[in-house]
Amino acid sequence: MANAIPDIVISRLPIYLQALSRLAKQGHKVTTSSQELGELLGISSAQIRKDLSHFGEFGKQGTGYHISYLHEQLQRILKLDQEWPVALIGAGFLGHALASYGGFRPRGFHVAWIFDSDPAKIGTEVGGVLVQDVAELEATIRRENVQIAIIAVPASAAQEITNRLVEAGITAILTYAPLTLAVPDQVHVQYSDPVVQLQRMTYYLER
Amino acid sequence: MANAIPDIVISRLPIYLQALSRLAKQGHKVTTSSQELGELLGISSAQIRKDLSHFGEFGKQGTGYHISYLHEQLQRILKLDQEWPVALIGAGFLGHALASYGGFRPRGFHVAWIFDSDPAKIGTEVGGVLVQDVAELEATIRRENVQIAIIAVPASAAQEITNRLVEAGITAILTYAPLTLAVPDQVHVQYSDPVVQLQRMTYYLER
DNA sequence: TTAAAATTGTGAAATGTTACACGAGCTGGC
DNA sequence: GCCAGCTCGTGTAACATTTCACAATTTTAA
Repeated sequence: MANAIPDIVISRLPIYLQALSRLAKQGHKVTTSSQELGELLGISSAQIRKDLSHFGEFGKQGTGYHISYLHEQLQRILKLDQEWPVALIGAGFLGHALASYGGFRPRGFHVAWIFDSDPAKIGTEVGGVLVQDVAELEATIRRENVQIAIIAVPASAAQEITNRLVEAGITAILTYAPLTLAVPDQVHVQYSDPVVQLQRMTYYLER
Repeated sequence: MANAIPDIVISRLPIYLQALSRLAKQGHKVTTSSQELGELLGISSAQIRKDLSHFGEFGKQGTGYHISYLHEQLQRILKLDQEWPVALIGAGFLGHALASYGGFRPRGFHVAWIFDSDPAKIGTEVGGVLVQDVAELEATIRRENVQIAIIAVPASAAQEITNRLVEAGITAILTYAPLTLAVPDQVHVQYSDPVVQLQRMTYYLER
């Protein structure tokens, strides 16, 4: 209990949440087991039990886990029992797709601000949100105390935008740009370059 | 030399490729070092050397690595010395963003086919590629011997599409749908659910 | 009421990954 | 030609993660 919880454990909790939502939506059952969750996710039951044990005892021997209770607890642990507003930088095709995505709100997030540098886009609405001039980036982030940003700008602009975001107080970044961002230690970054993801699989393919 | 190379090593090679491309584009220098690459990527130099040593000896003591040579070698190892055609399923906002993304071709991929089930979309062009009826999915994949697919359909359709893709011979899948896909062992899957990625960071934030 | 089956939480063992540290080779300056 | 400074590749140690396996508890069924 004393030690910090491994990052790799934290990174699996959202997946558990996903499986629990799915079971809850099906509505067949009230409880599930580490075994069933494991089969759904392709993870061993022991790993699921061990991961959860970092945070408390959520299950009952002989019965398993109460689906909605465990779901609530994981939401609480991940601080998803609130809705996080997200700043989106870039209103191109990808920014459009993200702004219009209906999957954020039911799972704890919503795109609250969109920024772009293109005068043709500034002032338009994308996914119901007004596109602002990127010049207002810092002022807005500071005023609204924004913590999370999504970067959907070209590679050439990504590091400069990152610097400005960090300087203004952002501490969590999801980036689609194809490069490694230089950030201070306290800033968390998740990378989502589709090409890198494809390149991680070709090694295993037959030509 | 006898053992299989760890997946985690393979998963880092695309990142090395990214850094090498960046150095090549800058054009200042002909060689780099594990130290420099590490600083660029936030990885220790020892790890980079050890990773590369799984595949051969690419460096020279005192000098480091020849940038373009190492780039070529990594491309060869990852089978990126050819261009892989990719099938994209789903022509919504996300499919549109992916089909229009210019970053695939220079890094070894291109979207060669797009499928959707919406009659209003079938027959239109997206990113220069004709949208086909998803009914033709299996026939096209078999005929063209497609190995890689990107899933950009709603969660509710993703598993069924996956089953059809796998049945038709796809062995690598990049999916944006928010669920874990059930696939046979020999099929590789990369997950890219933006919500999961955001949820992996909120644990560390202050409310 | 009792026995069998299910399932958790967890120490300990096994396995996997990263970091250290150093011999050896290459380069550049004098 | 020689030496100081770099830098690689790698064996080993340290650290991290996963798996095993079992006592304890609960449920189910007879």
